[in-house]
Amino acid sequence: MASIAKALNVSPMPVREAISRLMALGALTVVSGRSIGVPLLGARQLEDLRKVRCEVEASAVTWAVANRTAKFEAKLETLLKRMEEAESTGQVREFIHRNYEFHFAIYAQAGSELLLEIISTLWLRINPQFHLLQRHGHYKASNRQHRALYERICAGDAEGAVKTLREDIDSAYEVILKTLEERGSPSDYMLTR
Amino acid sequence: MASIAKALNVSPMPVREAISRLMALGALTVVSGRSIGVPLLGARQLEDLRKVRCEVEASAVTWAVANRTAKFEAKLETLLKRMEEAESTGQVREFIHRNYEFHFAIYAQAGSELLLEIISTLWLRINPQFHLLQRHGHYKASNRQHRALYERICAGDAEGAVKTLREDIDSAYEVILKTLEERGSPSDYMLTR
DNA sequence: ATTAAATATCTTTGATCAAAAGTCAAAAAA
DNA sequence: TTTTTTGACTTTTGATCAAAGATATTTAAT
Repeated sequence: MASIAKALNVSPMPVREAISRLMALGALTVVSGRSIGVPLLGARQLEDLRKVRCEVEASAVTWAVANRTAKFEAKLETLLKRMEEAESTGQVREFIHRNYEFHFAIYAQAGSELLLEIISTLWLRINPQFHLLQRHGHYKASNRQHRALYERICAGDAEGAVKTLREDIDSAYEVILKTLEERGSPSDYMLTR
Repeated sequence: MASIAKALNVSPMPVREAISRLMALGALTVVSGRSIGVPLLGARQLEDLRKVRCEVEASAVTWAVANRTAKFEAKLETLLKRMEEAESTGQVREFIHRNYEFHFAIYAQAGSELLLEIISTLWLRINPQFHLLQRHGHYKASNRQHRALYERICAGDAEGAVKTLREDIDSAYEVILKTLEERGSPSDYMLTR
């Protein structure tokens, strides 16, 4: 904590409060009273996360389809193109950011502050897992699903959009689960870095 | 904050952290940098809460129906009877507690740690609104809906159970919204007590 | 009499400090 | 060689303090 405070040129106190907030959100955990880290999720917890994400984000997509506008669809298309470009040029970080923006553009269009908050918290927990297990290898499939999702949304086909979204979520989890069982079950917590 | 610390016989520091965690969960808010209070929700935010609760708790009920056991159903029936008794004898506090247990017995049966957490956070935000607007007057209707919900669950009728749950949630919000418009739009935040 | 400004008091927020809890390593014993 | 115990060091957690921000009250002026 002292090192974080020094790195950010602030006193340890704001760092403490920030960390306590992140712990309340489930993004950080105390590792045996000595240090702080990202909670490493087991297969069961990842499966739980997958199921809940499917339900919650399905609701968001359904509402977004109902609220769709021309400007909204244009934004999605822009992001989609940038993702496809990032894939072809192999820009991992760019792809990840646009993927985030694409999904949250949809969830924001649902028009529910609360639902957006819930989904943000879910992503806050799942994102580090992707980064720590570093397996970003399925962009082509991902982009195919994103385009299909975009088309279902523009067609006003909420049911089809939900189905496509579920496939997108599921395929990401297949990658994670495969990596997890390759590496075996690690310790309860994974430290930062 | 000092008063809370004194009342609990602890130093102000643990109180600070507890409050910061509750703020992260949206259960408390800073009122103009001077004091802390329960966020008072407007009609739009209450409506948002209602819609999101319907979606999320519907998922939980659906999963609970799939996971139902004899012991689970027995527990629901016990709680149901205690709620009906509390209604007939006018024990408000008792009814509120059993209502909480009844709902969360169902949500726990869904078997999802995450979903339970999400619903808990939603209830953490909505419960103070009920208490502050104090209108606990619709127990008879509520108990009718609870018994219907119980029967749909035991019958394995997930769709019917979801429909009943939605009615239960909706009728609670009708009471709140009616009270809110009677009182007019109050200040942004309502202090504790 | 009412309104505006200034001052005083109250309360959070940031900082420094002390103490307690825990882990890692080293040394000794089996 | 391995295991256990002890000691030292690191790091959180609780406490006290100072400062900054905000509100309420009082006073003065219009």
